[in-house]
Amino acid sequence: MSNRISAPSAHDVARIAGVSQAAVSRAFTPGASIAKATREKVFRAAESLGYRPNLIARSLIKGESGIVGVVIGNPMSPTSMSALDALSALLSAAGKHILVFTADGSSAVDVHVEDLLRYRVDAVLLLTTIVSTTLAERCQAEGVPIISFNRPPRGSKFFASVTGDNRGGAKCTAEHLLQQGYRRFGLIAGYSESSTSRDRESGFTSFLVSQGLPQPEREVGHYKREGALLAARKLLARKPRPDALFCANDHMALAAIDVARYEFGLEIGRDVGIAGFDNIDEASWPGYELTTYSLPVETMIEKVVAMLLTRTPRKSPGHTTVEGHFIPRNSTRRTRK
Amino acid sequence: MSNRISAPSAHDVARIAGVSQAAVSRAFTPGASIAKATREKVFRAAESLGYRPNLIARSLIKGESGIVGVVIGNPMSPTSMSALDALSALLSAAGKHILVFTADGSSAVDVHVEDLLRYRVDAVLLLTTIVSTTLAERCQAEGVPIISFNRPPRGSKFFASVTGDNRGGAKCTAEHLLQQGYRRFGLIAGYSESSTSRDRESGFTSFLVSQGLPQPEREVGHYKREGALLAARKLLARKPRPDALFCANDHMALAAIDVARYEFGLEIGRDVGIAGFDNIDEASWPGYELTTYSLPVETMIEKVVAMLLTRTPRKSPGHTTVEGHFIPRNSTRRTRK
DNA sequence: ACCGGAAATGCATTCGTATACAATCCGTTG
DNA sequence: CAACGGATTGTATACGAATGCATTTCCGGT
Repeated sequence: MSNRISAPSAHDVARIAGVSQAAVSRAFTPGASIAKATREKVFRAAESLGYRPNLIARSLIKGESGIVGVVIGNPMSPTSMSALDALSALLSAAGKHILVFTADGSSAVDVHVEDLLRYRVDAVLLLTTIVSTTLAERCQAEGVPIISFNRPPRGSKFFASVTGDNRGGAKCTAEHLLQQGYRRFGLIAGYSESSTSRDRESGFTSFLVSQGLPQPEREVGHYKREGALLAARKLLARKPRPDALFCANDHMALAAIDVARYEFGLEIGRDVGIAGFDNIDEASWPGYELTTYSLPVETMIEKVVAMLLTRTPRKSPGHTTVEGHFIPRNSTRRTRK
Repeated sequence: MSNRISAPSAHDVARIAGVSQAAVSRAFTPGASIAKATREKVFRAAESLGYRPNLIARSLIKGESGIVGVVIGNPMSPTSMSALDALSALLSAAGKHILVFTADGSSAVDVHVEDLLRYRVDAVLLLTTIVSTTLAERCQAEGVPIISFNRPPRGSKFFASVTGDNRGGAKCTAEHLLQQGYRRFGLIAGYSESSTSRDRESGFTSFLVSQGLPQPEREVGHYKREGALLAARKLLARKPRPDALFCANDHMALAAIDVARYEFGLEIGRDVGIAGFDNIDEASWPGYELTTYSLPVETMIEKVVAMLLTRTPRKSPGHTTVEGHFIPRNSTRRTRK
């Protein structure tokens, strides 16, 4: 009595159907040279055994796995979530699959990408993380494209990227705040190292400076609620108090609203304008009505997938910037209607 | 000039190192019989070529892929997210990897699981979804364990499961509400088909009934904000108005708070008590202070991983229930301090 | 010097599928 | 009827690493 559990192989099916293993393979290969009658015979036999081609073996032969590796940086943001969601839908429609890693530390990313290469993934997508240049080079050398999502790479040579218009969105926000009559600006940045944060910050700041205003007061919130609570407390305690805060993402903006409202007793909009970035769900809730800038994650992922699927090797990787749209809400409206 | 891009193989390394391919394999296999000097020679050669063992080939031989398939139901909830996060951390520590699918429709789940089987995954984890019994049977037959997270299966024979104590949590909530003096109860369910929702519902309702109270008024919110907004409007418009609402998850509870506060002008806690389930981040925000029940997702995932890693085939799959803890906050406090 | 045995190594085969190539089959046409 | 061409089908091999088995090496013991 064999204890071994194993799925039926093409040979088993071939024996039942009375054909060769090659015929079985062809039956499952669209466009292969095989008679309709034979194909059906094979299908019937396969059905009776519950046979499905082993993708591992197929990958070994074809040299490509049908798997796209995704490395997600911490913290797992809602943006990453919806990106992953959209990606999964589009890729599985194309018959590809997703191998996911979450990166805790920054050094872990490289390790994960190494693992991905060992699976001979067809491409690597970096969500909210970056990877060392040496590793990127190796991917390039092995013909595995790396695409960076919302993180335009410095050494742009080895990456492709799809990025939201962080600078533009931040500039829109600055214009709007200025037009609403706010004058003393505060800024809660994400990480100093994050290019997303830097772009949002510089887009905001440079517009203000170009209008003859001083640099805004600045604190760092690390993209997290806790950090933003601290940052908002510091900024709002300054004299004179800033009358508008721009936060590098919505999560921090919501935290800032809570601090302003519940700790400083300010009325949002009238006493202090607060704007965020990303347009997460909570931004539209009646308790917040947060002014923000929406990046079209779905569109961006569509571009990513297009890049992944058109395997045009040897072309220098492209960089795409996608525009979003500005969404003014009551959190930056000076006078309530 | 070859245009072919391909990673170096064990043969290449063997040639450089002046050993056989088998030796290369052994060098990378912990505990294999190989001299230290040889191993180092191999490592040096591998290093110089950038060689890494091809996991696809390894999987083919060993009959196991080191991949765990995860199917995530829509909508991608924060709970799924943190579960995925924890899972990724634990599994990659164990050298396993995660192939992710998101299931749009309910029928899609089966298709995804079929795909997973074709990759010869070592196990399948269902997050927030269920799969047909026939497919479950097939997985069982092929020796691929299926574990269901937070969805105890009806036909428990083919699944293992790790579930939060939904009934118990709901009962705690009912006790608390009663003790706070609420008497006219409303309930916003998730899906009628979802066992999680049914457990939370029945835990709540049956306790009330056991205390001689009538069945609560009931609406279905489909676990989504939009649905919950509608449900809350209907419930709060009834005469007499319920003085407490229990919602099958926090998202819906937050929606209910918004409706009660901004549309009905009620003071949360005093006029109407509102409780949720899951303890998502927003529940603790000062604008909500939502009473809820927290399930220890990390602990649950640890159990899942333990199940996945101890390949004890042929044992009837086990079902585990994990307790969480009740978190009373101001949203169900009749008298503010 | 010799032998025994453990350790190290190489050889050949295996996993399951795809595919180049050779061998058929079939219907058509001259 | 024979030759021909296209469509099918089978045979054999390859993909890259792991492993059973046979062989060699090495070391200590006598």
